[in-house]
Amino acid sequence: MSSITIKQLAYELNLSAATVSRALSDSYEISAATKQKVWDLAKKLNYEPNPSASTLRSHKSKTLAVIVPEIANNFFSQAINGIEEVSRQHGYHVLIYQTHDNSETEAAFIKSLLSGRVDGVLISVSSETGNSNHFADLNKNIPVVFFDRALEDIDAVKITTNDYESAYLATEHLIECGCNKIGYLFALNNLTAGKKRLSGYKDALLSNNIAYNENLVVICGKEESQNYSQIKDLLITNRPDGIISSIEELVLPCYAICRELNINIPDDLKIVSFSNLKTAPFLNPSLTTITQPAFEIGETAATLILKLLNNKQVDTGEDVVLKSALIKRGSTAV
Amino acid sequence: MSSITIKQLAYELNLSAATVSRALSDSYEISAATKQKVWDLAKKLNYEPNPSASTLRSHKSKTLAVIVPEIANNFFSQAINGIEEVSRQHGYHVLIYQTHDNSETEAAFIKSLLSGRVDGVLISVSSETGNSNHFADLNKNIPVVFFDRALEDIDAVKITTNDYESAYLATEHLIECGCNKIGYLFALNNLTAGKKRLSGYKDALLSNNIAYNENLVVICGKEESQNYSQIKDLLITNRPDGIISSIEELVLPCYAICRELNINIPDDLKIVSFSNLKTAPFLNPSLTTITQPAFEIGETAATLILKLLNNKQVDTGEDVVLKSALIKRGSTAV
DNA sequence: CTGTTAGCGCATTCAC
DNA sequence: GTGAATGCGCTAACAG
Repeated sequence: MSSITIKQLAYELNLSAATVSRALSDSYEISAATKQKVWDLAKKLNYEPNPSASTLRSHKSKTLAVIVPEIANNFFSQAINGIEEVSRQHGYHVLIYQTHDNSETEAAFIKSLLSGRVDGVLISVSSETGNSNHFADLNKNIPVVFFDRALEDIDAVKITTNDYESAYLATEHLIECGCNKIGYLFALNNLTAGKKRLSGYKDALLSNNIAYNENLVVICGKEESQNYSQIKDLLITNRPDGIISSIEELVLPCYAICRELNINIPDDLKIVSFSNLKTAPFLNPSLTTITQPAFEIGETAATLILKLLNNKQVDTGEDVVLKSALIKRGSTAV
Repeated sequence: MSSITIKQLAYELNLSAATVSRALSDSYEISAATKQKVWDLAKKLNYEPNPSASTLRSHKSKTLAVIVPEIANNFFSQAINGIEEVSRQHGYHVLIYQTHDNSETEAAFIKSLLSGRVDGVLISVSSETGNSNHFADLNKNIPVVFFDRALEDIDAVKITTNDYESAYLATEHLIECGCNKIGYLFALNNLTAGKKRLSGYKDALLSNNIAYNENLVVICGKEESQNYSQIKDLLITNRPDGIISSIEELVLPCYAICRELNINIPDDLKIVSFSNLKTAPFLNPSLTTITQPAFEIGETAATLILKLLNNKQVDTGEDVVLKSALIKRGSTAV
């Protein structure tokens, strides 16, 4: 430890601990001269306040918790980047927790955060079905901001993207490219985002006089092998000429299966995916992506929770919706 | 807050706070019956110990800090994944800090961690040149483990990969593919990892009777635009038939420049890159990657620091070296 | 402007 | 086995 305390500073300067404390927090009641003396000595001795003591006394930890399904994910890591950025600018520390889409783990994290460890929580919820009781306790006790993956029935601040429009746009893009048998890889099926994306797909089909065919929709979950065989089934049985992947993780099996089945991308099959892999279109011009503004979502979420922490004057009624972008390059580019 | 304290539990049970505290920590001096009563009530009331109070008293925060240049980076996000995993299993919390390769930011973080906020630090250092005095203070006060990006002159536990051999292997792979004019994109030039990678490249050339040509080595830094123009220069002036990229970030500009200059990959130019973008070879079979075991590095780093925290019996003399893998697919595959 | 006093919640003496 | 007392380092109320 740095081990040097306020008391020691006070002793060295013949002041009381209270005065030193006030000087360090730049209180108006302290003379400029005293402040300067305190600051000088603090700097000289490399004084660092003990955060536990400070938190215990002040009930402010200057720490935020971020709960995400997965850190090693292009969207979430970019979002965390934005969160860390804003937090640091405001002197906040950031704790990271990943649920691996397990709602029990999620509940356990939340329970452990009910102890004053953090001032607020930023969360993108697990897509596993499961009751969401654990959010109720949390939301009552400390400010919470949901980003990207939220639950429908939670009354809290939410930051999302235009999922419906994005999927609609993606589908229309494929139709414009000449596809009329478009498969849909349906993930996040019990989250708002997942449902909205599917709706966008459906509506785009209908608007373009293409019948919605349930057989072209594959419900994907956590089981990679199951996803693989289901997608393979789709490709073999229905031979779609286009595919929309509602999450990035499903693109890789798609490519692998196509190679296996000797399906040529994009000649035989065009793919559009929700994805934050920024290099994708460069590495493979045949892939069109819908890219969420992940960094900005993180920034916005952090900014919002800091506001909640400071003046509690945030309109929680309206959700914040940021816009995703359809990024086309190479052969399917406009 | 949960707001329920040891004192309240004690009051409800007609016990003293001390007894409750001991029961909660499963002390041997407490009778089984009492322990059970305490545990039951604690669970019933959703008691969560106040971490600040506990830390203040015990000098153990059960928290680790992770300092990385960038979170939104395939290697680091996967490493953090491993760190979080192990930490959670042992009841530790994980704080995240990113330096953006700025050593001043790095120094500031380290300084702020000297206050008992964390029990240990896991760090991958900034590649910016700068004095490393700030590490000395840190290392003296709390356990530190360096992973992947370490400084040469620091005496601490380090976890790295076989950078030299990897670059050697990568270079030989290109030679086997028929390249004899291999460019090298030199990043991390003042870190051990960067230097070793370059050495591997050089030695592989020499072993294969290819003269080392300084003009084929581009020193890359933080400035993307500068990297871009330098790499473009290399491609125009020297027309290499192979390129080794010592970090993933430089692959994207490579591809962009090649498109611009109408250079065909991999016919005219074969690229091998250090990269943890696992989907890369699938998205683009022409790219061969050297992939570090990022998750395992994280796991190892966390495991090691937890050992340091518990018994301090870790051999700091020898560094831990994990093996990277050369992943070839598609056209340049074996 | 500055000092005195008190207490945040917990864990650890020392008693009994 | 259990309780009483103490203090970790800091901040806030209350004096002066």
